[in-house]
Amino acid sequence: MASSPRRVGADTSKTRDVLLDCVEKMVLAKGYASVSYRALATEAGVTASLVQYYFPTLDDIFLAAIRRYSDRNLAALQKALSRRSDDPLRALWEYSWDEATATLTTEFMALGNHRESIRSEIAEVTERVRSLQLDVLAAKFGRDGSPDGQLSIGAALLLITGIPKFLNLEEGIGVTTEHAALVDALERYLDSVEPRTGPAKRKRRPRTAAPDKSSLS
Amino acid sequence: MASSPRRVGADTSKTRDVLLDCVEKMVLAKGYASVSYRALATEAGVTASLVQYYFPTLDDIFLAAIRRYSDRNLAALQKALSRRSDDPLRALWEYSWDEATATLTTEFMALGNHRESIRSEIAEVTERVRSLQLDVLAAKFGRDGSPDGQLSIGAALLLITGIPKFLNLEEGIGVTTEHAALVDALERYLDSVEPRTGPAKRKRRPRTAAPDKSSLS
DNA sequence: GTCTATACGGCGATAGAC
DNA sequence: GTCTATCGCCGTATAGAC
Repeated sequence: MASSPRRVGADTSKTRDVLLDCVEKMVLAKGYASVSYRALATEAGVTASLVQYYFPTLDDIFLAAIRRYSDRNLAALQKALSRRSDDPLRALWEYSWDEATATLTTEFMALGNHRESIRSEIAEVTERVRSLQLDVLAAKFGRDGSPDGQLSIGAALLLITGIPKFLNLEEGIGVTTEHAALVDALERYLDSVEPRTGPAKRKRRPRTAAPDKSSLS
Repeated sequence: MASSPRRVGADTSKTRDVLLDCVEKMVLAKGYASVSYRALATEAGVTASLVQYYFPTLDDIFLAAIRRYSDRNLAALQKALSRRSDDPLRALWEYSWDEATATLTTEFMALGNHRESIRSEIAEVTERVRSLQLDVLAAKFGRDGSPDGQLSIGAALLLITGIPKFLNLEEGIGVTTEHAALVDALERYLDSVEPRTGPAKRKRRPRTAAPDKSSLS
């Protein structure tokens, strides 16, 4: 077919990668709504037109950011899980508390809620991650097994990965009432199904006071 | 003190109330980002300037919508809980699945994540709701009691109200893998701590296929 | 392949006329 | 109480320079 007149920068461009770094930084700091052509250009020290050369629409920016982040993230998850095949539940619990992961995921999820192209991309990587996580749990507990004789591995997986996301969402607006109680309950559950090897001292999760809401620009 | 020059429409205005109805409708249908002065004015059949007369900034629109909705919602929750003081956990579980409640709450939460005035309003009503819910659970199980001898009432509360929100968020983007497993687990938990009075047939929760993503305007 | 200049209409917001 | 005019930022399309 005849080529469309619109030209787009190469995926391999160094500039493009720098722009995506800035996008992640901006989304983490001030949310996806703070990402505009002009703001992103300023952050990266280029012209707004150049940003548009690599990303014809705003959705293209977010789509590229999500894809790049997801690939990196999936690789990290895979590595973490393969390294701890003896305690996958605990590995998933700690992984799910990772601040950047949780914040970016939630932010992109909110963004995708009403934008079809982003919605389907998020859905796809969410399914891919879940499938991988299920496989790992199935390898330890059996496909129809259970860590504790009560919860199926699917239910346990959703609890262990979902609770941190939910609590993170609340903490993002400054609500933490009874959070410690639920975290304790989940950690006691983990202790019972995947006993700790080292001393029983409970490691506080490294939660910063709150996502930065003030100190930028 | 000297009055500020800016004039604002009365809280009791009929027009103002109609506008807030439209805001709720728009947020549910297409998300908070779809609410603009012009779009809202069109929806309500008035001029954009009139909307601005009642709500000087966009945040004022959302703040008013959140406050009106929260009051209504808190009253409904209070009524539901007082009507079912024998099975508060089940009442909270069903309440938390309410589609409009979950969608509006999540939408406003995402909105509040990076907007201070909205963030604090959401935080306040979230705390107020949680406090009410905790009181009701404390009345049945004791302030330091437990429904099952394991989970504290706080942990149980967060599970029962948080899981639906998390699953709803995922369903919003079209992901449902293993959701049924977790729902089953929670319902079995409820059956064990608040036995059903009627027949054991499980009522499907009335979940529509998906939030409307296409059929509007 | 990389980058820029310019233009258009919609947006939130303000000041002020009727 | 209602509405107009205006400002500066936004997404984005296009035309073209190096």
